[in-house]
Amino acid sequence: MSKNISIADIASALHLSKTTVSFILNGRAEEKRISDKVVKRVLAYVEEVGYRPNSLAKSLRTGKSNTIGLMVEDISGPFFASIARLIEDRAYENGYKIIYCSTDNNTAKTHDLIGMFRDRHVDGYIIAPPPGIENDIAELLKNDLPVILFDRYLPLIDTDHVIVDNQFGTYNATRHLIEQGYKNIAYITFASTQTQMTDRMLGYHKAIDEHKLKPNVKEIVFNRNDAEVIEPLTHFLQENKHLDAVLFGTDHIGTCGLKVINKLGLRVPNDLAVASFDDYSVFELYTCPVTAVAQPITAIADSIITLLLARLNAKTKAPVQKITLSTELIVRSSSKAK
Amino acid sequence: MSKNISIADIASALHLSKTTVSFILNGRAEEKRISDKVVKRVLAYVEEVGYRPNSLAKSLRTGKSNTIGLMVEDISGPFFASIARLIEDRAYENGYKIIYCSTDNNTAKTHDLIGMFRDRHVDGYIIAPPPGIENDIAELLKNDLPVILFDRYLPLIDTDHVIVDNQFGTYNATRHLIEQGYKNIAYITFASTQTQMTDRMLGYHKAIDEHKLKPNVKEIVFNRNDAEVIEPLTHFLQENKHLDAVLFGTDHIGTCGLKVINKLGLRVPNDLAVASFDDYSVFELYTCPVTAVAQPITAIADSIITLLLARLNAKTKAPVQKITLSTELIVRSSSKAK
DNA sequence: ATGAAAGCGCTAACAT
DNA sequence: ATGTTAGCGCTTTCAT
Repeated sequence: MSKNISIADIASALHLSKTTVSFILNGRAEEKRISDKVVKRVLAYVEEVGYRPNSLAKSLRTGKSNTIGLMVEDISGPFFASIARLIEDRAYENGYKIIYCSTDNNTAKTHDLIGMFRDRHVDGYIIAPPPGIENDIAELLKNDLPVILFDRYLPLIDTDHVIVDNQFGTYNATRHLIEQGYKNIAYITFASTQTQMTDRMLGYHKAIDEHKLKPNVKEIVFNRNDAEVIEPLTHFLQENKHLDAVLFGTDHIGTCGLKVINKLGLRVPNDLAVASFDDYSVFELYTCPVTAVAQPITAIADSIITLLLARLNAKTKAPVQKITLSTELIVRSSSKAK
Repeated sequence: MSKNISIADIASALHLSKTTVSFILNGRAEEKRISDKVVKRVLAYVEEVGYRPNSLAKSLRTGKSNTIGLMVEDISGPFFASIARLIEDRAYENGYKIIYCSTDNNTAKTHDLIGMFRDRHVDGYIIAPPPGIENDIAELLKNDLPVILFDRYLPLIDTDHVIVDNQFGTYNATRHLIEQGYKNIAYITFASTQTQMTDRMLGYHKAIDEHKLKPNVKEIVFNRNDAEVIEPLTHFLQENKHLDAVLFGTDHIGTCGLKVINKLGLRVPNDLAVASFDDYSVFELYTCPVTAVAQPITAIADSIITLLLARLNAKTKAPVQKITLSTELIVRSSSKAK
């Protein structure tokens, strides 16, 4: 009963050839003009013995694994976890499974991971690329493997990507703070040369410059560990008492920032107005609900998977698609007019 | 260059047989007394041409896929996302990849998913099982496939699992609320017959009974969609003004509960004290930081993967292991003494 | 110390 | 309308 039954077993049990069974199982009975009687017999038998095709063998033969490789920065973060969930749903609907990994934005690790995915003959790649991974991506593309980048892109690589308008996001948030009467607005972010972060930086500066204010940027070395973020942040806020507002560059930094604000006993927005890129429950439920630049998570995931499925099903090469989605500024009381 | 190179290519290029190459690549050169010279030549050539073994072929042949199937309720929730991340790290360290899926606690969906994982010849299963999935799990076990259940277990199935002491968790939290002077304590949870939820319910009742208080339980139909949770919750709180405290059964319900509390303008803890099972940033950063029953996420993930790896490496069958870890009550001001 | 060859389960080109 | 067979890339038994 438990011994795995193969197509050959079915064929011999039914006195047919593997070919016939294979065609029937792959829904090509009609096309191959296999008699209804035989089809019924095969299907009935398959049902009876609970035959399950070995997808490894199938993949080896066809070169298709029906697997999508998903590489995010950290699956445990709210943004990437939500994207992963939405992508998973759409992928499974279309017969694809997801194998995922967290890159930690580490180039060497990602390089290895891409190698593993290739060994597995993953059909398509969805990647939030770390810096310096250009060659690996180029190599995939050279081999005609579909790659969709998201969250950030690689300016030197001409491939599909789905991003949001990061620059406008921070520009708009900063301008909002200014309009609310704040003048000493700091931008606190992770030190990064990646597009999503440099664009956010640009947006901040643009708004600040337009209003002839003085920029104040604090860049923190990236660290998954909250404590390593909280410490420099604490110093920064202690040493910059003249600030009347801060804009955080990511959800992670925003969350840590709120912890620091609590620790220092600052009241929001009276002592310090706050806004952050990204949005999630923490910002909605914080002591003083936090104004946030919300990314359109569903639309992002949708665009990614739609793009990828199109590539996977395409016979011919379609032109590269670069999709930029809008963010939404969700105004809450943390940026109340001064 | 891009054409995939196989072991046969290497063999013929080097005038060796596939066997020799395979032995060397699998580190069995010593054992097979293959000359150092040949080994060096092969390794050098492999390096030079960038040979990558086809793991599909390998898996087909060996029956091992080096893949672990991870089935959680919803990968986008903070608890499961964190677990997934920790498991991923340990799995990759040990040469295993993760293929995941979200079950939505749906039995039929999970049944299909298990089937897919089996077709893929996943080596081991880590599952937060939905109700009614006993037969599928039993079937896996019958075929000697390692299965580790977590978060909840199936009383009728004798297999490894890792859970927390749910009953003591809610008991302790409820008792704490009572000791702080609260008398009308509601327990708000999802309607569920799963062990983790029934145990939590028991813990609440036990503490209430011990103190001869009147229990007040609100069970909500599970729904991923916040709005569907918030609505019944709103009604419940509106209609039970006499309550002076609530205990939420999960992070999700807790988060929704806080939104309702905000919407109704209730002040915590003066109008209503609050505590919740699970812990995450939202509870720490809420207007009034929320007392929480924290699960030991790292220890859970560690136990799961240690257990699974042991099974995967074991030659002989070890006895079933059932691990129960302790929760930690994190007292915050939402349950300040009355 | 190295090689030949079978076979994992499947698909598909090529018969008939 | 159905069968024969080669082969996907790998491991491993058995020979030499």
